[in-house]
Amino acid sequence: MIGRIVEAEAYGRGDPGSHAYRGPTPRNASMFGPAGRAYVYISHGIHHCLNVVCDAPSAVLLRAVEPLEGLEAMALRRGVDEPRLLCAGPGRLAQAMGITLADDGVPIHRRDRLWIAAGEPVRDMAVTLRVGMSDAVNRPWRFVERGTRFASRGVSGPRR
DNA sequence: GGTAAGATTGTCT
DNA sequence: GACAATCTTACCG
Repeated sequence: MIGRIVEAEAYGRGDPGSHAYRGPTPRNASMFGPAGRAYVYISHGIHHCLNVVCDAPSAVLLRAVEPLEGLEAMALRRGVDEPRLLCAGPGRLAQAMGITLADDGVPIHRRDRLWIAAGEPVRDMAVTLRVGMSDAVNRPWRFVERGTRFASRGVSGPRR
């Protein structure tokens, strides 16, 4: 399964919105590990979310991907046909790609499991407020490719 | 030891 | 637009 990242969100050090804000726990341990690894957590006990660990303790949440290859496998896991709905959102993305807690802490350069590579730079990026948290901690750290049809709609839709 | 809230999604109104 | 599903962590007693 291959996809192009079209939406991401940043969580930094001293960030009240970050899971790492209140210190290490068994669940967020990966965020305090070496950079370039995956941090996978379960949201609301149902959905998996995939992050890439940067300079600890910080990470980037992958919110949406434009599916390129393996559409059938994704549709099978998701139980949805609409290509647009396959990876448009953190939980959806993880489900489509088959990401589980087993992938927590896995380096993102392992082509046999997780592989995130630099591709063509996305020139037209929109920067917006983050999604899914109280307004008090919102920061303009969400990045969406302008014009993509594959981003999550967010709370009030991506800005232009 | 008990309760409230959360980096979400799908379904119903 | 509102709410349930479901489980882990945070916080209070």
